[in-house]
Amino acid sequence: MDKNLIIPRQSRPSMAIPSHIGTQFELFPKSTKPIVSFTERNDSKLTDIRLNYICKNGPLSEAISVIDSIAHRGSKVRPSTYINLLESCIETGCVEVGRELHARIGLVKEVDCFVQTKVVSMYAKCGYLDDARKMFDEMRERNLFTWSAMIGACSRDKRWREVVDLFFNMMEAGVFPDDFLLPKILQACGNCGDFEAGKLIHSLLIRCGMNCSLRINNSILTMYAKGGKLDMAKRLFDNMDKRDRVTWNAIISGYCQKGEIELARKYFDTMHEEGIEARLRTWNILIASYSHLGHCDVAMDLMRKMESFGITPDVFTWTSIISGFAQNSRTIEALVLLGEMLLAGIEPTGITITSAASACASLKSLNTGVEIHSVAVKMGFVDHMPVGNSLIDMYCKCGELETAQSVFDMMLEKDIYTWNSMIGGYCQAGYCGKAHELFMKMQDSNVPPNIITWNAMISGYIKNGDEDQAMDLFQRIEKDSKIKRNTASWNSLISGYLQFGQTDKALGIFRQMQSFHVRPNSVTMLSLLPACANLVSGKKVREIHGCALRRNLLSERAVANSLIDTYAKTGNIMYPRAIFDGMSSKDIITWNSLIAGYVLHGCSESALSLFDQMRKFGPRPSRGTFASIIYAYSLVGMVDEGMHAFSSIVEHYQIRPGLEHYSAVTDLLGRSGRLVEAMEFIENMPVEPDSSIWAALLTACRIHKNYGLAIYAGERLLDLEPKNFLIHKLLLQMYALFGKSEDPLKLRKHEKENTMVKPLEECWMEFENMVYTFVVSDRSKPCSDKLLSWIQRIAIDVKRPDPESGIWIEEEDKEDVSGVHCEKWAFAFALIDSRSSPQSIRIVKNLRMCRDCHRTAKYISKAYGCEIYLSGSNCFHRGANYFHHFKHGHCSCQDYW
DNA sequence: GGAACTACGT
Repeated sequence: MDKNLIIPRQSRPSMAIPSHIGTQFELFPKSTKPIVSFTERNDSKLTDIRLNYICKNGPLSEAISVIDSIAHRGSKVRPSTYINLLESCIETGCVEVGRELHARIGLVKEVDCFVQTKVVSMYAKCGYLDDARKMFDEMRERNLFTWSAMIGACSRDKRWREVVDLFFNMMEAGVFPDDFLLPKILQACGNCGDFEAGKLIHSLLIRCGMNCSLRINNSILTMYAKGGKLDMAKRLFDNMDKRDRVTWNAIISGYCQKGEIELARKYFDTMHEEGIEARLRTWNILIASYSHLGHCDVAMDLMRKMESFGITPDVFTWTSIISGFAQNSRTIEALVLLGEMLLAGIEPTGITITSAASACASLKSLNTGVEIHSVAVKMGFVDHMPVGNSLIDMYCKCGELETAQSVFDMMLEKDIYTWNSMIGGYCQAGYCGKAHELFMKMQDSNVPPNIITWNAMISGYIKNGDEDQAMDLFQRIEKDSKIKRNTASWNSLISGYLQFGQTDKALGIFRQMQSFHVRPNSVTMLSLLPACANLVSGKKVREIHGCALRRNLLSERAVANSLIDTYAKTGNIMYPRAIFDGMSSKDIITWNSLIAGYVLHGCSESALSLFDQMRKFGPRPSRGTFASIIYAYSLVGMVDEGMHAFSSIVEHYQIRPGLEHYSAVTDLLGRSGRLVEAMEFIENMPVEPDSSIWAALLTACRIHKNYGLAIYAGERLLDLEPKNFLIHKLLLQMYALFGKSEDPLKLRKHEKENTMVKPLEECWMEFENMVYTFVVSDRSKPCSDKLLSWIQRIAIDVKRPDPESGIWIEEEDKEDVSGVHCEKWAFAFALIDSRSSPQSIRIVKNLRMCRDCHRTAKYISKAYGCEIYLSGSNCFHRGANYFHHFKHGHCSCQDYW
């Protein structure tokens, strides 16, 4: 009965009657002589022959007049005639004739239930399920076949609930399903999640003794397994007296879907013991699951293994692996495999193409993307919606909005993905007007927007700097539509504020979302954390850390990595180590972050010993590792070791050194006073030095008092960054110290040309849960007279001969009579004006710290037993010491900055 | 018994 007829899945009238069929059938009778000629006198037997001929050769529409003439003669049309005609209607998708036949069959009781059932199945198989149901409901008598036709039709149309409801009606009517219908009903129970109904059927079958059939047991097992009820599935599996490949596949794929890949593997490995060999399908289940869970390499090994067992991977095998690689950011491997698959002569499916296109999208690899596009066209996937959608996305991500738009325009059918991809593309590129235009069109074409659309629009507005529109949309979503805002909606706002440096507003949104019971996710963490990577944000980081712990987000490596990095930058190196030690899986970023953290804190020994461990147990060191490691050697003056590390980059690790490495080596040589070598090193670099390199040399020359070379480095630096006020100021000092009088004039001209404005010196300090701002000569703070006198008294103590710096006092940043640098106000405030004596002080400054303040900070750290962390956010030499850590009268920078 | 892919937020 079920002959796998080609039935359109949905009721699409245009597809229901293929237009070519009519012509084909019209031409035929003209070219051949009819076998019999029809005359009025022919008896019913001849009529039947005629109708049989029409059934086979058409045109079907002629059958109606034949039937009418039979009725006109007062004879009866035999049921088998109707059956044959309806069967032909199904085969040709000719619902019009079917309808005419239906009108003639009617609902008269005398007419066979068999014929009426055929009408139901005719409608259903032509794609008119509602007509089928109408006929079914009007029927006075229904047998097992009638129920089967109706239930089968609903099942094909995935109307699972309806199938289950029909089943109960059927039972009430006293009709019991057979071996063919039961699997459909059980499948429906599973797919609509009605396990109660499923269990009921199961127990019913046990009571009736029908559960002995392997086919039905497999159906029940599948129902449980697909629904994640693996305990039930396993119990049934163990109780089954006979098992076949279907049984094993069902249990294996059940465990796979649950993510219990190891258990699935166990079954896979033992099935042959029962004499059942894994075939292609079974291998594919396992491979797909490994791929899906990100174990791409295991999946790959399995594919090779199945080949060695003589089983050729099919398009499903390849596609699983390709999309597995694509989804795990191993996009290049995915594309290579696609090539291999095409070479093996396997035709891709729409899903293969979709995965490959998305790989190109994330790689922003337009050329390959275009190739994939042409493969898609060649293979005839132009009407495959996910393929079109992924191509639109690919072109958008590659910045080819026009091509994306043309793919979009050519798509006959558009779904929510199509619209969202195109709208998202315009939003990302900042074309909010275009996005909005499409947004309107989308609603006109009856595709209602979803949360993805809204979120894309919100982030589009924010990227455009249109905070009001974004906020307005954010507020309107839940009011105007029934769509609920999700974490991504909040994340869009957060990243929008962060983009414009409004960290506090972003944090406000972060707190608000939690009070709205919206769960922050790893994206929230990963956007907020970098914004808190400064010395005054320690408390914020702990807040985010706490949230990550509560939400179990620390298990995500990226979050843990970011926390390591951020904590280190807030002046805390204990937490990063603890997080590092607690991580079950570490990647290169994990190792590099902690190593860089140690270097940042001046802990060269820890950095180097971690590097040692990394080489033994960790991932292969990368460029970033070496940039930190050379600084670690630099800090402790191990020049030879540092140079050796540098040369090993090329020799051992085949990494081409980058500017970061050259800069580190300049620092290494310069710090130890090997200024000429440093200069030679710069001159012999195969790449053009950037400002970080000249800055490293300038710093070294200042410390080692080679003012001639300092001026040279400073001038190169100024060439590269003509608007940098700090460089300008340092250079002026160098000229003064070197005794040059003409050059400053040249510099002043430079100054005029670039209209440099000296930034207002200010600093921030987190203290007793507040962030305070201080500016030069800050008299606005309470009790400032008290603070000033403290500062003056401290100054006397500090001015005592400093054995470390010797007699050299640099004439830089001299505080004038009335001016007091902002960090001194901060020290005073923290130590005098606070109720408790602080253990540590954390300050972020917008400019560089001067020598006098540095000396003061060292003194305070000793005299008050208080650690001070200070960073100049405008620090122009970002080498090893990103910040100063004062402790026991010493600074982590070893007076080198 | 019958697989999987695409869109927002870093």
